[in-house]
Amino acid sequence: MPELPEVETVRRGLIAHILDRRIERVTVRDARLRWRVPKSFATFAQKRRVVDVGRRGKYLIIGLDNADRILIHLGMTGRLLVLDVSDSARPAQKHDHVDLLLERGLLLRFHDPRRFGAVLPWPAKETSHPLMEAMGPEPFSEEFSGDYLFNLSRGRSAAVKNFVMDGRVVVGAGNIYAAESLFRAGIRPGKAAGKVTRAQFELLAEKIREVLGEAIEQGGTTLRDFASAMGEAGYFQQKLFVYGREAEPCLVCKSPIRRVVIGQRSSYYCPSCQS
DNA sequence: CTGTTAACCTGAGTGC
DNA sequence: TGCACTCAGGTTAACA
Repeated sequence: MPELPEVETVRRGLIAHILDRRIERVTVRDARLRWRVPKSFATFAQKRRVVDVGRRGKYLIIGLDNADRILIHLGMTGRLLVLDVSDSARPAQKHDHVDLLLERGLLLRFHDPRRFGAVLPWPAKETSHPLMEAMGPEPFSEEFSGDYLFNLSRGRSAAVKNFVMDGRVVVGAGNIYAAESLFRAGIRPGKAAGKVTRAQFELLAEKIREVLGEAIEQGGTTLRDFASAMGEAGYFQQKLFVYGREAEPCLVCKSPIRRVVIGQRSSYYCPSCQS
C-alpha cells in the first residue's frame, strides 16, 4: 500500500497523537511478519516514552526516551491505527498483529493482512541498522539529483523504472510514483537506465520530488485500503496520469495508456508522451 | 558487480 | 455459489 508519501502521511498523523506518551503495554498477537517480531520486543518497548516519530525511506522510526528505537514498515497492506480505548475499545480484529497500549487511553495498532510489514526493535547501541545500511538517499536530500542518477546509471541495462524503484538508488519511489514521475518526465519505463540522458535524469529527479511532494500534500494515494493514522483517505489518486489507467485516454494527448510488465510489476505509460 | 526470478502472504475481483 | 485464476502500494534471497 504505502510508498513514501503514505508513510510520511502516517508519520505526521502519529506525531500529534503518540508523541510524549508512555507505552504501557505491548501485545503481540501474531509475530509472523516479514521478519518475526522478537520475543524480547514487549520488554524492549514497554515503559518507554515516545520522544520522536521519524522516517527513513518507507520505514517509520519511533524514538524512545532511552534512545532505543522501534522500526515499523507497512509492507503492502500494513496500517497503523490510532484508537481511543475508552470510546471504541474494539476487540482485536483479524490481522491486528501488534498493539501498543499508550498512556491516557490510546492504542496504536499494527494491522497487516499480507504480513509483508515489519515491527522490529532497534537498540540504541546499534548505530546503524542492517536494513538501512545500503539505503539510497532521500529524494528531498541534497545528494539526490539528476547528476547523481546519471552517474550511477552509466552502463546499466536495467529498465529505468526498476532503477529508480531500487531502494539502494533512491528511497521512496514505489510502483505508483515511479510510473507517475516517468510520465511527467516523458521517459518510457522500459528504457535502459544507462541510455537515459543527463538532461532526462535532471527532469526525472525534479519530477520524482514534485510527485512525491504533491502526494504528501494530498495525504497520499488511497487505492484499496490506505488510510492515515486517523483513518482518513488520501486524495492523490485523483491526480494519477497513468497508474492503473490501462486503455484509458492519456489526460494530455488522448492516446490509450499502455500497461506492460517490467520486473514483475505492472507499469503504465503513454506511448505518445513518453519516449 | 549487475540483472532476473521466486518467494513471502491474504484478499478482492473476474470469468465460467 | 463455487472454483480457478489474476492481481495488488514492497522487499529480500537466491540464482545466473
